[in-house]
Amino acid sequence: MFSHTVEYALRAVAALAEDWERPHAVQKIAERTKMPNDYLAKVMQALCRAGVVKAIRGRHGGYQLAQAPEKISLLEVINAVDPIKRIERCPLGLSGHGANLCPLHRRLDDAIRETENAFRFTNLGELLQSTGSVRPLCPIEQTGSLINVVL
Amino acid sequence: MFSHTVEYALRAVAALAEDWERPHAVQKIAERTKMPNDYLAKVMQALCRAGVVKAIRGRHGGYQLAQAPEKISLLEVINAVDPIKRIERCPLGLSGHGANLCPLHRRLDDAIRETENAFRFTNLGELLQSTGSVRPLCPIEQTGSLINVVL
DNA sequence: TATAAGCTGGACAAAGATGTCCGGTTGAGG
DNA sequence: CCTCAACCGGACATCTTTGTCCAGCTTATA
Repeated sequence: MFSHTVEYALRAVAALAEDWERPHAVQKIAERTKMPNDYLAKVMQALCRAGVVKAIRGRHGGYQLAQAPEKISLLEVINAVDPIKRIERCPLGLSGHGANLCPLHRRLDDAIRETENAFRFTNLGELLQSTGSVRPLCPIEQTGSLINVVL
Repeated sequence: MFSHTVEYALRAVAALAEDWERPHAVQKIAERTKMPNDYLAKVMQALCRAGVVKAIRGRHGGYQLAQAPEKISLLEVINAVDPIKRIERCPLGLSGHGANLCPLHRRLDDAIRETENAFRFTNLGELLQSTGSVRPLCPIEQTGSLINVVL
């Protein structure tokens, strides 16, 4: 239901959220989130243009959240890379009945609105707090012990 | 958020629902729903294979709903052409924590589940009843008078 | 039995999403 | 001032989705 790009963007900001006051290189984020390095670079550029993250260029640079995790909603992240489009008017190109959608599209738009709200009212901070010890990200087993990996 | 194909499938079955006890030719459906004829043909084949509609071949043939509109949920239609996929396990390929999604994917899956339910509990019959005189479909102005067009 | 209406399904074209490559620019640190 | 790490962004390859075309099969009807 969500594009691959959205998934990537959310994983990336979740990774940044854990330690958001300093920049993280694309390559590091890509390793931790297991996604293609060069594609992530494009996604990060989109997030940057949208103001969700900021880029620090030059040596020791990278990307970092533009604001505290609590101030960034999942919807902002999603809309930065692949905007959720509400159904504003009849897709059949009918003029005349502006906000008056037919029953079918009324229901489709209701579903979209609910999804929008689910993400509008969830921020990155909440992902971090959830379940305390489990962390915002998936625990992954490695060399015998559990470490945190964005997921 | 939904693919074009899903839109088409829903428009088509909405059109069929209005007069569901006889077959309608693909060309007629395409005209009423304003979508590409040949692409609709593929979509109808998918709906047919999934058992949502049945095909009547030969002259005066066409497609017709396999059951009464009240017995067909929007979710069945959607899943016939472009299945909604829940997030069953960690997309990072981690073994170990089966149903235990990380906070991020937990929320994504929650949203998907809610969308699924919204469509699981809406059937084609409800589209027909809605608002009585407005009809299940969009009214469209044509040659001065209002006629019904699927939408 | 001939014809026309209509579904079937394969092949293919066009467009968009995803993924890769690489030379250029920026800025920290020696 | 030089070098290196890291972002920038264009070009391009690949895959999926969407859309088009067409020859063949099925059936009602004359």
